[in-house]
Amino acid sequence: MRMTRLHAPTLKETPKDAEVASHQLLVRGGFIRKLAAGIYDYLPLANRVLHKIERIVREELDAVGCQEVRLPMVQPAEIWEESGRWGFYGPELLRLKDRRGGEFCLGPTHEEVIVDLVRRDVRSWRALPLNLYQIQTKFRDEIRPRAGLMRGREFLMKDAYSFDVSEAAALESYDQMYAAYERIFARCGLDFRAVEADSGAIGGSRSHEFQVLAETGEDAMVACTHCGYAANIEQAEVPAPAAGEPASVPSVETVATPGKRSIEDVSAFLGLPAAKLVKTLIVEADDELYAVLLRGDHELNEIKLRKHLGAAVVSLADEKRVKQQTNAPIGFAGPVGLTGVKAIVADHAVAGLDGGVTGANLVDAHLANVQAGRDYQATFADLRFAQDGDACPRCSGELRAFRGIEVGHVFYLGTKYSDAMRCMFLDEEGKDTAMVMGCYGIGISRIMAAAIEQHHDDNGIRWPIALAPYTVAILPLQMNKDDVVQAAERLYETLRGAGVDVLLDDRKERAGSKFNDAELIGSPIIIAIGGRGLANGEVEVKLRATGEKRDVAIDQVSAFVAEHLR
RNA sequence: CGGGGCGUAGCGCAGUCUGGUAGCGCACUUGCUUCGGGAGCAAGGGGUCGGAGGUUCAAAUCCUCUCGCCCCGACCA
Repeated sequence: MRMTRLHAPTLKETPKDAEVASHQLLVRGGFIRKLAAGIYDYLPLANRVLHKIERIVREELDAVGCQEVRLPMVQPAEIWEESGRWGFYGPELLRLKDRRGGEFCLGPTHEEVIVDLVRRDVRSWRALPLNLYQIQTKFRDEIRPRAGLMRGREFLMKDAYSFDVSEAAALESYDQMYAAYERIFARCGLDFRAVEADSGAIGGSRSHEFQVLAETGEDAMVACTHCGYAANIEQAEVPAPAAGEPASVPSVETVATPGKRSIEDVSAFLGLPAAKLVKTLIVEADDELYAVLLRGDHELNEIKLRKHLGAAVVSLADEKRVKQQTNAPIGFAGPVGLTGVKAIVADHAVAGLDGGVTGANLVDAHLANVQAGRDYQATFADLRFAQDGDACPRCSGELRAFRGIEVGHVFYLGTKYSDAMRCMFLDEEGKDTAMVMGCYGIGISRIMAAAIEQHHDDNGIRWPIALAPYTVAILPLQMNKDDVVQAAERLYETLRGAGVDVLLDDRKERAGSKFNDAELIGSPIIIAIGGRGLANGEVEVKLRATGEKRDVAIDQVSAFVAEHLR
């Protein structure tokens, strides 16, 4: 491609509405433009990157027997009502009406459509397993789109769905997809971790996320330093600490804590570390009130609490309700003598506290030397978020905290959708049986952003070779010198003939502009041709990834490029 | 949805407090010079100041309403 023909409007200045590196560089490099919040145009460079990602995905999925389909983006409400998600999905589902008033939505995901497709035509165990996928634009009306392509409302996604005869067979499909995903992300040049995850709104029981490690990532996770355990922080288990010898704790004592409501305030006021305090949260779970006890330095994981209580929704009770029901003012609530709650549940770590400080259920007072079991009764469970330094739930190692960008997610769904939508087959005994499903997503457009988050410097993008829109950029440095122009043209034709994705910067720009744009756009190999080097029969080859420069004889360049791209 | 901020040329901004000629840098067009890390000189083109209503002799500027966008919190590929 010639730069004079390429529609890649580069910018010198960083657009003010872009904050993260990938967003800034994609806009500056002329890869994307914004149409509306969370909705972007992909320009030719971005489109090339997306095609390269898609190609890797297709090759790996086809290799494990998946088949590509293309499903409608506009979906009728009926199938969503069948699965029960029309009511459940909420405002993130963009709903529309056709001219007759019929209700539709823009597909945020395609479980309903694919189940409807499969149940029509698949009747026999002989047709299974079946794994269908598509690469398509999805729309989710996110509350707050942000960070460019990292969280858009419209985005490109690969979604796959597996159908099997049994749970065992479905788990095999799951493992096969898991392995394919590892190959895909590795080929994309990404540094990633697969972590255990909560299965969230899509439903199901077994689930892994593929997280690209990046400080700007929205997700927090922990991984063991010793074994392979890694999990999203929402999911990460915290083992109960081994019970020690019960210490003898002096009896409860009331201490005055005027105006000290928060853990920080009380901790500073009493000169005690937060780990010696107990925080008491009054939580509303399906209209019942519970007191939830956590160590002062720990955070409540609402997902764990919800599962523990078997509740559909949990939220912090509002101030009025807390006062009314428990007589405990906000900030001074405690478990001792607490009334008006259905039960007291405590995180394991609270049991290990030999005498903690809790609220006294009185204004401006706390209790010291409070002992679970002696001074109040509670049930114990794993209720908090894991933290850096926690013990590994699988081995004797320790957990480290990471941040990441979720680029893929695999779910074991079981028969959630096939039951709800009657997706059945006849097994070998002629018995009508629900298919066992899995579903598997990859954020194609998000990979493009994640790759940049991981591979960039102050000058621009450093594309992994597999994703680069053009792997080689040729820069004739003086357009007024015929020998320079001709050498560049010859090299351009040679590399093109060899099937290399090559960009020739034939603009009448000065050397500085060409170098800067080439580095911004991020071609892995930048070849500078100037009169100075040409006099010795050499050109300068610069590797974008490392910044390494070397002079290469002009008749060796082609071989050098081929070698490097291999 | 709650909190904070911003809408003036393609991009980045000044002007708004204190009403009176719409301005700067980059980009763009033309000419000459320059040519290995974002050149110089000269001449140009480009604006319903987000939108609507109001106050006023006069509104980018004051008032009311509205739309859009960004950032921080609960959702997800």
